[in-house]
Amino acid sequence: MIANLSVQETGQPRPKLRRNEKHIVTKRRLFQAAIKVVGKYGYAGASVARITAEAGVAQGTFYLHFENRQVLLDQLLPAVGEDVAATVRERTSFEELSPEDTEVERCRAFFDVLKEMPEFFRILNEAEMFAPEAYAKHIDGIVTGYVRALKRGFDPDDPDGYTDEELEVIVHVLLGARACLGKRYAKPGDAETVPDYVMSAYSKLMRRGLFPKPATK
Amino acid sequence: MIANLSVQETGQPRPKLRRNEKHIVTKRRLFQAAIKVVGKYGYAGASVARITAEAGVAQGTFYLHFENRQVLLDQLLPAVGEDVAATVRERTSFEELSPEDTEVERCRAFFDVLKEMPEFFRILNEAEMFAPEAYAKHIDGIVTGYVRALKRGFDPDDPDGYTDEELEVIVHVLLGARACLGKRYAKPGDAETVPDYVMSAYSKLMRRGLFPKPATK
Amino acid sequence: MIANLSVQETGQPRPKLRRNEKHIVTKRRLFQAAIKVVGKYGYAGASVARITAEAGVAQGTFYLHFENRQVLLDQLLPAVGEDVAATVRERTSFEELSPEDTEVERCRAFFDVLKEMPEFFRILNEAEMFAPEAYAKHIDGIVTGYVRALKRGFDPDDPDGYTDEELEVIVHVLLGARACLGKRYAKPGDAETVPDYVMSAYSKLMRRGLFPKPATK
Amino acid sequence: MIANLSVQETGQPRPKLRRNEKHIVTKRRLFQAAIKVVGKYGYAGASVARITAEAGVAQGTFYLHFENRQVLLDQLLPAVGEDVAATVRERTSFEELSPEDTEVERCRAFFDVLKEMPEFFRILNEAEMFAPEAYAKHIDGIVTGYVRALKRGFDPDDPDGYTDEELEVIVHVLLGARACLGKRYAKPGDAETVPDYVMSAYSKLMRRGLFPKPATK
DNA sequence: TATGAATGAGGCTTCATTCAT
DNA sequence: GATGAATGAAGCCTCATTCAT
Repeated sequence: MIANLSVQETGQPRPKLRRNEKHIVTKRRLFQAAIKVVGKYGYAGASVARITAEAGVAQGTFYLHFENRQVLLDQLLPAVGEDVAATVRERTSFEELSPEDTEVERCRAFFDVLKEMPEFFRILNEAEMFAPEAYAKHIDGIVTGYVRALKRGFDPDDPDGYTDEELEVIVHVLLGARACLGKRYAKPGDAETVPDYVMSAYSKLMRRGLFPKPATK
Repeated sequence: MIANLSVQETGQPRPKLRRNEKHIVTKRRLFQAAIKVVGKYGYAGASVARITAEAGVAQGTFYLHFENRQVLLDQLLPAVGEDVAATVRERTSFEELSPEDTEVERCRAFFDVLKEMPEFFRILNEAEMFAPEAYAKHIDGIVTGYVRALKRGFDPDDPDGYTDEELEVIVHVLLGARACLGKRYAKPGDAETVPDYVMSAYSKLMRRGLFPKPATK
Repeated sequence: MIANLSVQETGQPRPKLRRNEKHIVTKRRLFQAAIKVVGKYGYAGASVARITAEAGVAQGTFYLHFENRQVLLDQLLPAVGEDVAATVRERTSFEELSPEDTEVERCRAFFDVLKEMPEFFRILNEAEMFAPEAYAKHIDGIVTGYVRALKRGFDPDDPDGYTDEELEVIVHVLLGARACLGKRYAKPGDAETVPDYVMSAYSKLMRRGLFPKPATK
Repeated sequence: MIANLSVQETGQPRPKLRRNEKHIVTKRRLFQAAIKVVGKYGYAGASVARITAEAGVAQGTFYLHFENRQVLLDQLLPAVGEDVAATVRERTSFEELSPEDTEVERCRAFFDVLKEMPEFFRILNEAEMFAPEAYAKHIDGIVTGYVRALKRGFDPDDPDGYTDEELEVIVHVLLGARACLGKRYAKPGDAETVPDYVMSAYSKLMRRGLFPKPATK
């Protein structure tokens, strides 16, 4: 881009770039508008009319950037999902924590992101239904990464440990739990942060299960 | 219903009660039709036209029984949800099991019901989005009952046990896990029963948490 | 229908019939409106909006009577075409004329109908393009009937006569000629009747071909 | 074009002529593209987007050469029609044939051209509807020339011959016949040449009319 | 009470045309 | 001149809801 700008001074190539940039800007605006609109009205309420109005362009413009409405909606989750995942990773990875604590922190970070970016909430939530393919792919990616991350915390030789298949199950449990807790305790309207007892309960469950054996003593 | 029809032939003074009954019957038929239609086409595809066609009544009739489409859709989850919950309870409660096993069985029973009544799957799944108020209420009810049920398995004096608030969190985790696992491993198209490793993973998690301390020394 | 009306007095069956009638009336109005609109704006200009406006109903009403726009357009030619054909037949058949005169009269009758029902003009003309299937079927029917009619005027043993295949060709020629002449000499804006020289030229061509052999002596 | 480009490198004073030439070349490309597109998709499918894409220029460029879409479409028939007419003339005129045979050959030549240049088929066919003014003018021109050509084969003193007005009618008949036969027997998908019986039927009609008088003997 | 025809707002998409670059 | 992004009117169709019968 810097290069481009310098070239402009030489003469002709400028317009093309300018135009191209503007085109990209418009596309981004449509995309951002879609995120906002889906966040507010849900996928079902995300009409092209609303999205273009929010973006401040004509309805027809939409179709210069996306083949049709669904194509845009399908791109929402990958983008937003990756954003969320990256942010969570970023806020978690560099810490020197035990695996349990890491998992708890991962969950807390997820809640924080949810509160910071309220429109992501609905996208994450509704994508499964309105962008099923994108959702399936997204989940696959998340699960794969998550399994890998979890494995790092396990003793591979533990005879009582989780098999690979079981680990996948566990990841689904964690994701389901996280989603459900998010809905309940990290709603856009709620307080700044999730209550402490949410994290403590989650932590306990991770550490010793639902029904700790006093006998383990 | 056959009785009804034969009575009508006796003349005009058809008793009011019969009318009322017929009215109720029609309402029930609309309701059942709605369940079937939502099960098949989802909430978004549950148009009044489809529901009335399935029920075998005129479109206008719909509005004699329900103020509008949403009102009916809002009633779907409470009914279906209670059905599912009751069935799960029924298949679990009478057993003489440890609390852990009970919880695992509860989860397995849920999966079984899902497979037996495929239309519930979609309703449970989509209700959150298309009938949010009903969903919230439904969840509240479930949580309350669930917390009570779980408490029975705990030692109330355990200093490391879960507080009431924490228990509620745990229930949300369990519900989320269950929902997520159901979507993944108990889809209508899948095999008869959920794979064993799903239940074993769930069981392990319930019994000793995610990261069992071999060091528990 | 007469029976229906008498039944009405007995009580309940009335509404149904009345409603049914009204429904049919609306459909007919849409149909007539379509004929008018296509006559005026052509198939390409026959939008659902124009048709329903002409019929005085809401746009949505259209779809209660026709699955979609094309379905109605496809029905136009069969109806109008049969109307035209029947009228031509009616005005021609009962006469005691020589085959040549019959053919000339058939053509003249066609022109008369065109002038009397100006909107048919465009439908006949444009159907080939906008309702190709209906057009093919229509033409097939016309050709078959026409060939049969022509054959009645021929000596089947004439060694110089037309074969069946050739007759079909001739019919296409006649139809093409008729259409082309209609366009030129029986346009809606023109005089009451087609000029005499049109018919005389047509007559001559039918009787002795384009280049009469003076040698025929 | 290659020459043009090399010249440009000499600097800014690129001769006006070159510009002009390029302009003309572009216009011609648009024109040819339009013929191709209309041949393939019909007038109705000949969007500016398709034409410019086929021509390899930007959409906006279109409007530097043609005031609007219709203006270009209106020019298609004159050009294509003249091409067809000239080819037919060329293949017919130099022959030493009787007038009857000439007419038959003219018709056959027309069919041949139709098969050789499939895109003309659609233009000729649809122009009447989508470019009515151009069509009327085109037909006028054709008729005038045709009448003149026919006259050469007639004995001007024959008291039973065709008057000038009648001749015009005859020409319309011939054109209509030709068009109709072309649509039926010379469709782009059909065999190489029109069946023999088509030409023989046409020939018979031209020579002795529809109902030859055995009495003429 | 039940019916089902009618309504009309609103959704998606296309495309001729304009205009800043 | 040339470009191509942007426009916005117009087209088709669906569907929740109303209302005369």
